[in-house]
Amino acid sequence: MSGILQALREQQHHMNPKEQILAQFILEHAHEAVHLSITELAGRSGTSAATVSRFCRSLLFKGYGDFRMKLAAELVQPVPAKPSYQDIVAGNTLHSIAQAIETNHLRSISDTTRQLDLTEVQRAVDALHDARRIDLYGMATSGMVAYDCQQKLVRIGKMAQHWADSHMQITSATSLGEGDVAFAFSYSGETPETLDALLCAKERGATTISLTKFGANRISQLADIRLYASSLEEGMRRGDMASRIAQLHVVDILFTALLSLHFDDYVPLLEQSFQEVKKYRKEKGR
Amino acid sequence: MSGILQALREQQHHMNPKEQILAQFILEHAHEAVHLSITELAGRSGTSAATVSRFCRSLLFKGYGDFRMKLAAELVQPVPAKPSYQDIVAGNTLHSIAQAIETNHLRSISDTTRQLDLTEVQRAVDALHDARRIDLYGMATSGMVAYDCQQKLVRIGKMAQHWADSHMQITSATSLGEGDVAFAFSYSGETPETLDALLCAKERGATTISLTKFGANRISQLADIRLYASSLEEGMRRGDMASRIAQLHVVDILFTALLSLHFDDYVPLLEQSFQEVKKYRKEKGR
DNA sequence: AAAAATGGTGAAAATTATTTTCTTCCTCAT
DNA sequence: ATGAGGAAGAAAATAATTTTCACCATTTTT
Repeated sequence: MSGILQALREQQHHMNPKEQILAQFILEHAHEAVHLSITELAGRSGTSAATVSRFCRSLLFKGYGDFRMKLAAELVQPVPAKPSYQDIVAGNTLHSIAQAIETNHLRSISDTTRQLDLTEVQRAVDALHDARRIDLYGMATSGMVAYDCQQKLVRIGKMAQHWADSHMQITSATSLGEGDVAFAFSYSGETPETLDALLCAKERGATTISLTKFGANRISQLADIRLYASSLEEGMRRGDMASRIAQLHVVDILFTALLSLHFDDYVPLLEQSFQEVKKYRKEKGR
Repeated sequence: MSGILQALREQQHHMNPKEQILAQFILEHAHEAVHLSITELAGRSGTSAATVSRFCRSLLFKGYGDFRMKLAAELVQPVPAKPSYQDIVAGNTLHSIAQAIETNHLRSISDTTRQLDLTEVQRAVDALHDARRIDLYGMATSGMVAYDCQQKLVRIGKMAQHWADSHMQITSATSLGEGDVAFAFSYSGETPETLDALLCAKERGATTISLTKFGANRISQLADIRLYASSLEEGMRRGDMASRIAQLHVVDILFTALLSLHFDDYVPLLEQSFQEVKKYRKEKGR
């Protein structure tokens, strides 16, 4: 708790009645208050503009404008020590929600990077580079990650396919073979549809890669190359938000590593696909 | 270099003469500028108050007050301790790649949270809550974000649709009307397909929301409610990796806010959809 | 080359925000 | 009871901001 708010809290009880109300309102709605004009603030807090103005001056600010500016400056101060994962419940303020989600995401990314096994990353990169064909499996949220990965791979000329449909996943896995790669995305590591497809691919001789939460799970057990996205506190209700960010983070690292290690093979292709999209749009007359 | 100043620097050369002078002055005297009234700033920079006001609005701030506040908030944050965005080139070690990507992602999330306008978030949440039907537009990487958002909305019983196909986007937009919401995702803010769809939706009377990079761009100009994901250094080749994370971050905040503010409406639905998927799998004998 | 349209600009008007003054009302001590 | 003192809002005064409008310069059209 920093300067101004702290001061308000301490001095609150030595203030005039209306000023106490005002102080209370500001303490409870600080982030909202800085966006309000003096008249609006007066209205919202049940006081008058004159009172607010006096209030600010009695706190030795130059006026309402000065007060608001200083308060705003104080409120952007970053959270000091990064707290751990936070759950989200009813009735939180927007600010605390934004803060909590930020914390979760930052933590997810840090944790994921920290526990990433670069040897496994290297093996995954090699497998992807050498792959004839790449199949990507994932359902729901993890399906999105798989799709993201597919987009990236296609842009550098890889034969990569993602099937959102679980039947198609299996169908496609059936036609894999030696020299192909099957990449399974599943945060829980237990998603049956994904597991089935991966199993099928493995039986056909494809190299299997998994990206799951950290810890033992059936999908990573099955995989030749195992990547992990940081695991969240249990009990997190909407854990899939942070896990998705963490998974994408791993995909980004994988893809960037692939690019960097085989720069001359891929970057021209990437550049080219970018230019072609631009050209195509021009031709359509935009 | 963070949001506003960065945007000023990038856009400076596409501005009117007087605005360039003004931008230059602000870039050189940022810390002084936030303490000046609009008239003082106009005097010091050799322009007029009217020009300053227009300048702020053309940058899509709500006015000079809004601009000053946001700028002040930004300046409080000193030079970040964390290293700034990093580009990725050939021949890096895996470790430095992982490190660089982590840095980029962490920065993106922090910056995005910091510059989020919670009033706009609130408005977006209200619009989504009240919406009869929600259309989500986005191409390529931003299409993924749109899809992610759709998944979330559908899980809480909203009629939400995302079209990856640009023709379908327009077709769908045509049938929107009063009380519906159109939500456009585009990092550049200039994607023609997305712009067209949003324009069409707006003409039909739908409420429009945009999620773009920070700074003036055609899509956010068109939108009733404007959300921004932090803007990266220019020249970042694979900037869309970090931007995608930042956009998802905003989607998470939006969605969580929606849940938290209407807890009783939505959480049972969410819980239910989760249970149903589980049950469905059991029935299939897993 | 002239005319018309467009766009940038500042002066002034209109609007809005903030501060000060003035008045009322309340409390408390005499 | 009464008046001193102070709290608080109404209204007035001041200041700041935004919008309108007229002007000029530039570009485009005829």
